[in-house]
Amino acid sequence: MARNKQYHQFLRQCGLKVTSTRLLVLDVLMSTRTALSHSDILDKTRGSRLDKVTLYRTLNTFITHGIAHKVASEDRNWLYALHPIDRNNTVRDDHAHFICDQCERIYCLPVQTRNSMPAPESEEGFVIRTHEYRLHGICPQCH
Amino acid sequence: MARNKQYHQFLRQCGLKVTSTRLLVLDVLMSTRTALSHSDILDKTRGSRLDKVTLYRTLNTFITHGIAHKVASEDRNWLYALHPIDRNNTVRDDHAHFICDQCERIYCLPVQTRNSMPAPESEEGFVIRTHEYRLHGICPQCH
DNA sequence: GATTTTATTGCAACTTTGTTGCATTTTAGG
DNA sequence: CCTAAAATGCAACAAAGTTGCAATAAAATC
Repeated sequence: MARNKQYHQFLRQCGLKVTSTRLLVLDVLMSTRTALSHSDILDKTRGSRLDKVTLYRTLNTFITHGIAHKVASEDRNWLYALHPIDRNNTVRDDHAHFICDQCERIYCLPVQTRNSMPAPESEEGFVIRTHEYRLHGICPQCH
Repeated sequence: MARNKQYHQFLRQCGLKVTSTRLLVLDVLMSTRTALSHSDILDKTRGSRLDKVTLYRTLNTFITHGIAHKVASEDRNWLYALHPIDRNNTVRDDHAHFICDQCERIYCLPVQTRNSMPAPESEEGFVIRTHEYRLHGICPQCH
């Protein structure tokens, strides 16, 4: 199936209208392994005259509809990425983030959903529901 | 030893000059279990006419000197906390963050430094050095 | 205690990131 | 094709954080 038709289907499946902005942003986010900032995305779509407000709204719509997430960068901004999607077009949100200490790019990496979650030391009263991992090191690009 | 003298010694030990701003900020951060935003700290030190730029600089100085760290909140700001310090006045930076999904406060919790780190699934080329955990759930205050 | 050097501070002004309001345009259902 | 609702684009705004520079404070030395 052509990529565009796939995106159309995916958006409808998520309860979202198909618009050219959304197709564009999906394409950009799909095209890279790293999380991107708002200005990264604007740069990559320069020719399309994408409005910055529309981009913020689109990203926030993807987040509230559970198809994307945002990670804080070391700077004053957020980085955005789509949730990984498995073969059945099912969105998976159980993954880790890898921050390269050299180039500062952030990757989404699948993580074994084993019972490997650390437990807080003798900390009463905290009810843990979910957990996130952030890994630091050197990425393949900088290795 | 009086708390103030302890803070003096601690700052000198970290290679920092003792100033009233630093003593004040240390005291505020020491006095709570949760990470605080810049404006939280300004609120708590209202009587002391602490300048906002000075506060930003002090927090950043603590971070670069390895005695504090910042965590992104869900809002557009950073939350700041001192690194936990053990009995020997040694700074420990291996801890988890617990985000309460109800009140949105962020706690620093000690975490067992076991070999519980998840490994990325078949992801070649990533050199992992450190890891961070963020736990989500309900804190004792909201339980 | 005085002097000197360097770091810190306080203020105004600025920059960057993200949001709001509203009129216009687009999407999708009928 | 029509209509309703959502999405968009623009100007204006808000909030968080930074920069530049003169004044002040800390600490070392004498």
